[in-house]
Amino acid sequence: MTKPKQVTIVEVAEAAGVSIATVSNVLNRGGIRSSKETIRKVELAAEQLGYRRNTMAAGLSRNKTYEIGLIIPAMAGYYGQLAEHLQIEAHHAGYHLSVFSSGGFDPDIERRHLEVLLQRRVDGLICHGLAMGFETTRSIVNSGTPLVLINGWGWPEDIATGAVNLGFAGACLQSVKVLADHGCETICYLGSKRSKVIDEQRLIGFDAGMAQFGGGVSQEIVDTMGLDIEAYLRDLMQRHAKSVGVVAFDDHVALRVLSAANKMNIDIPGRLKLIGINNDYIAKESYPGISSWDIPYNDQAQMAINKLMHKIGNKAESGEDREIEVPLTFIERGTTKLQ
Amino acid sequence: MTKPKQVTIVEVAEAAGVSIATVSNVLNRGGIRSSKETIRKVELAAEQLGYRRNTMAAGLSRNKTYEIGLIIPAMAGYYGQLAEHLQIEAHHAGYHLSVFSSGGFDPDIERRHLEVLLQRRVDGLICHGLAMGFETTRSIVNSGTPLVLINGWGWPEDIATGAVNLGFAGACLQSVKVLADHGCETICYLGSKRSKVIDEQRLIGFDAGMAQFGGGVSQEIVDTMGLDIEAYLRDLMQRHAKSVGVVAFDDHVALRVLSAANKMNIDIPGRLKLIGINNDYIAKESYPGISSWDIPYNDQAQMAINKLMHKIGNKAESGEDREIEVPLTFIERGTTKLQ
DNA sequence: CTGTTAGCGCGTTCAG
DNA sequence: CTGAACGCGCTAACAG
Repeated sequence: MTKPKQVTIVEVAEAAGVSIATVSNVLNRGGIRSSKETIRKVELAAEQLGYRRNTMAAGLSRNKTYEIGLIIPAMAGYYGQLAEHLQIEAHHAGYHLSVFSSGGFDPDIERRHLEVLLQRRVDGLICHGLAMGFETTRSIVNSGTPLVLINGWGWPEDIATGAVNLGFAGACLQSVKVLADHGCETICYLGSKRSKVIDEQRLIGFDAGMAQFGGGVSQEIVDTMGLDIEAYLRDLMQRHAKSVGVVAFDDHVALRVLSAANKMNIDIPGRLKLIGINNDYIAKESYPGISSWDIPYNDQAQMAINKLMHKIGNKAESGEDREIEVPLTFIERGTTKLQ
Repeated sequence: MTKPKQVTIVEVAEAAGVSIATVSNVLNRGGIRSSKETIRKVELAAEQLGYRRNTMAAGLSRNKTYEIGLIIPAMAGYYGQLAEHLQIEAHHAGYHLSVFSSGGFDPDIERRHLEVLLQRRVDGLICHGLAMGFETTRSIVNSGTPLVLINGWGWPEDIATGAVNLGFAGACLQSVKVLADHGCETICYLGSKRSKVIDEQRLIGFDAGMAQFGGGVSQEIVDTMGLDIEAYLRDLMQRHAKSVGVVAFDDHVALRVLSAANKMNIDIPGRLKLIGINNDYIAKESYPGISSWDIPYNDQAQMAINKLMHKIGNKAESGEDREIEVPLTFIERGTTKLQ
C-alpha cells in the first residue's frame, strides 16, 4: 500500500478551469477576492475530487503551522482533564493541540517529545512542570518558540514566556485553617515527592497555615512513597486521643486514607478529618464524600492559551503578570463535616 | 516575534564545506556511505549551528510522515492509559503518536480531529469506537490511510484495516458465573448507554452468562444514566432477602454502588457482591477492594501497533484475524470474597 | 563516496 | 480578478 497519491490544488485547478492561485485563494483563504461563480466552480471541483489540503506544504510555505504542542506527565487525572480543556481553547483560537505524555516525569521521554514538536515547527509549547533542568530546557527551547508553563514556579524569563499556576499553596493554607477551626489537635500533611514542584507548593501553604492558624496544634509531615497508610493511621490514632486532621496530597491519596480508616472503623469525621485536592470524581463518589479543592480547568486552560496567543501574535502582554495564579475552590463534604 | 529563521541544511552544508545532499545523508539517513571525516565535519557544523530537521519538509519530500494519529473519547481512565501504552509502542516502531480526545463521544469533534490528522497526512490512524456512523467514516477515511480500531466490533473491511478488542463479553460471562457460584439469588447488570458499543458487548456476555450459569437465578438489567443508586439498592435489598450480585459497567460505577452500600450499612460481600471492570486504581484502593477485570494494556497496544505496521509496510497480515480479541484477567477482592 | 538536480504541495508575489 | 513563476527545506535518483 504505497500511499495513493492524493489530489492537489493543481488537479482541482484543472478540473475547475482556473489557476492554482485562485484555488488557493478560494479554498484556504476564505474566498477573498473571487467572483461568486469562480468560488462555486472551485468548491465543486474540490468536493468532487475529494481534495484535502496538505498541512505540511501549507506550513512549509507560510512558515507557520497553527499547531501547538502539549507535554504532560501523564494522561490520568488532572493532567488529562487539563489537556481536554486546552484542546478546546486552542481550537477556539484557531490552533490545534497535540498531546504527549512523558510517562510520569521521565526526562528522557520529555526531551524526545520536545524535540519532535520543535522539528514539527509548532507555533507554541505548553508544558506541565518540566522534569528537565533549566539548562537542558534552555538548550532545547532556544529556538524562539514561545513556551508557557503549567504549574511551573520561578522559571527564568529567557526560557518560559510565562506560567499559569494553580493556587495550591493557598488551598493548603486554608485547609489547615479549616481543620484547626474544626478543633483538630494535630494536623498531618501526606505528601508525594514524586511530583516535586507541586509537593513543594503544597508544603509552603501547609507551613504558612500552621504558622498562622496552628496555635497549640501539633503537626506532622509524611511522604506517602512506600508508606503503609494503615499502620501510620493506627499509630496516629494511638498517639492522639482527640480529633486528627489530614491534608492529603490529592484525592487519590485521600481515598487510600479513607479506605484504611473505614477498614479500621475510625469515626469520620469525628476522630479523623480529611481534606483532599483536585476534586476528582472519587471525591464525590466515595463514602463519606471527600472534602476537596476544585480546579477551575476552564480558567486555567483559557489563560494558558491566551498567554501563548499573545506571545505568538507578538501582542503586548496586556499588562498581565508573567506568572498567573489561579485560585481553587473548597468543596466541603463528609470527611470534614457531618451532614 | 516573527519566527526567527531556523537553520537549514544549506547553512550546515556551507559551514561544513560539503553539499546539502551529503548533509542530508549524514544527518537524516543514518550516516549511510560517508567517510568518517565528512560525518564528523557535518555533525560538528550541525551541532554548532543548532540545526534541527524540519519535519514538514522531510515529510513532504518523501511522502511519509512517520506519524500516527490516535482519537479517543476522553483522556480519563482506560482511554488515557491505553494512549500512554500506544505512544510507547509507536515509538518502538519508529513512529510518533499524536493524541486527540473527542470530548466524550462527540461526533463533530471526532470528525474535526480526523480531518486534521488526514491533512497532516499521518501514516496511520487508531481510533477508539468511532461515534460517527459507517457512512460518514467511510467518506472521510477513503484516502487509503490504514485505520485500526480499538474496541470496534463488526466494522466493514473497506473502512477499518482491523480491530483489537477487549474481551468484555467473556469477562461479563465469567462475572455471572462467579456470582452464581457464590450463591447469589439474583444478579443485576448496571450498564451505561453512553458507551453504546461497549455496553452492548457487556450485555452479550451477561446474557450468555445468565443462560449458561443462571439456573434458578433471577436477573435485572438497569442503566445508570440518571439512576439514583441508593434508592435502587434499597429497593433491591428489600426485594431479595438473601445474597444479591451486581455486575457494574466499570469500576467507576462499582465505586458508586460500593459507597451507597457502605452508607446504608449493607454487608459486603455477605448481602451484596460486586464486580467491576477495568481494575482502575480505585478498585484496589477502595474499601473493601472491588473485584474487577484487569486490562492488558501492553498487549492491546502492541497488537494495535503491529496491525498498523503490517498494513503500512504492506506486509502480509501474518495470518492474523482482522478482529483480535484480548482477554481480561479477573482480580478478586473484598467485594466478592471474605479475606 | 560526494555533488547536481528535480520535484513534494502549497502560499505568495507581480504582471496582466 | 487571474495566471505564471518562484521559494519553503528536504529527499531521492542519478552522475561523477
